[in-house]
Amino acid sequence: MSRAPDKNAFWIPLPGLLDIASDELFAEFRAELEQSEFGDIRPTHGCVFRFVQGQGLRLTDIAERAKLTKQSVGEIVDDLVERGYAQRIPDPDDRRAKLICLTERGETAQAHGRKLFAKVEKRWAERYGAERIAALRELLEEIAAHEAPAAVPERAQREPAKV
Amino acid sequence: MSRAPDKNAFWIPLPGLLDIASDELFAEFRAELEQSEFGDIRPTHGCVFRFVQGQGLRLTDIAERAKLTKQSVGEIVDDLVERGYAQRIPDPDDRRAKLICLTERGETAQAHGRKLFAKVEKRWAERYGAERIAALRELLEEIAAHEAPAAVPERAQREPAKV
DNA sequence: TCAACCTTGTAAGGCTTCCTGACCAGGCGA
DNA sequence: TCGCCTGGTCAGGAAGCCTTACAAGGTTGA
Repeated sequence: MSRAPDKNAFWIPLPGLLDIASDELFAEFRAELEQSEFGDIRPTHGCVFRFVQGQGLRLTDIAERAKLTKQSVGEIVDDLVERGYAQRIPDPDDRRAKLICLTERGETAQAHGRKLFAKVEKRWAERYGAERIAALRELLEEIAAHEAPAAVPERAQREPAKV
Repeated sequence: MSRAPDKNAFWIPLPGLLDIASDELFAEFRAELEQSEFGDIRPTHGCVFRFVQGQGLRLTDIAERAKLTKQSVGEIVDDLVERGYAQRIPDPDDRRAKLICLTERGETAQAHGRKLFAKVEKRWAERYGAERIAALRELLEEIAAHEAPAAVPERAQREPAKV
């Protein structure tokens, strides 16, 4: 079909645009994180900080939500334990399992990270318009809830998986 | 500050939301691509299909736009040449350089890919609202032009880099 | 109650993608 | 023409993730 000129020769696919925005935003986050006292936390570690909270979570659950294998998450957790951010405690309900939870330092880092993400988002709100960024977030949250419910624990977690 | 309850305990950082959308969209694209006759094209190859066009582009230029090293792009191009999608022709203006350009098969694949991306985007427009997706694209294009101009060749390419 | 089966987590090894460092050949200014 | 810059390649390595295999603990049903 369309043998039109070069009109859309430089059209960028939507996933590409999303990646550019994500990378840039994440780079701003990293730049600040790296010169904080938590500079040894790498991007990979994110899956733990993102999902673990309170009582802790099983390796299997983190893996499922992060869409990674148990082995991969296992390595990441090893690393975080070595660095003093996380710990494995035996699951009282199942002697095979261990609950991955954050140490105090880990919780401090998690809180710091969230604050940093909020800060960067606010900066973009000032740069591109608060309403547009708010609309962006709203749309993306809807998309996430629809397309990757496992990664959006709000409701999945409240229901004990019993019908 | 905010020692509020668990209100935003499951708040997802903006880069994370962008990644979820990107991954999902890209997965839909891949699913269709893989069962086409171009199923052997891998995500990594994208940097070539995305930037190469017409006369061809130097390795160095692709690398700069894709934010990769020359070595990495070199490997990717090797792979595409082996598979018959790309070729290296000597640059008439500089005997050190080679122009990376697409073969006929490569151009067909590129066109097919673009069509697929457009199709997936249209599907999302139907799913989430045409206006919202259009606004999303508009905002992201503005962000890309602002944050990663090298990856948005529209104007960069028209100017012969002479001031 | 116990055999068969499922689940949780670990160990070992491999692949892909990207990087750094070292280098050669060609271009270019003094 | 010498010294330096640039385009591209070669070799080796790190990070992040995967597959296969397995041990230990739970669960189910005859």
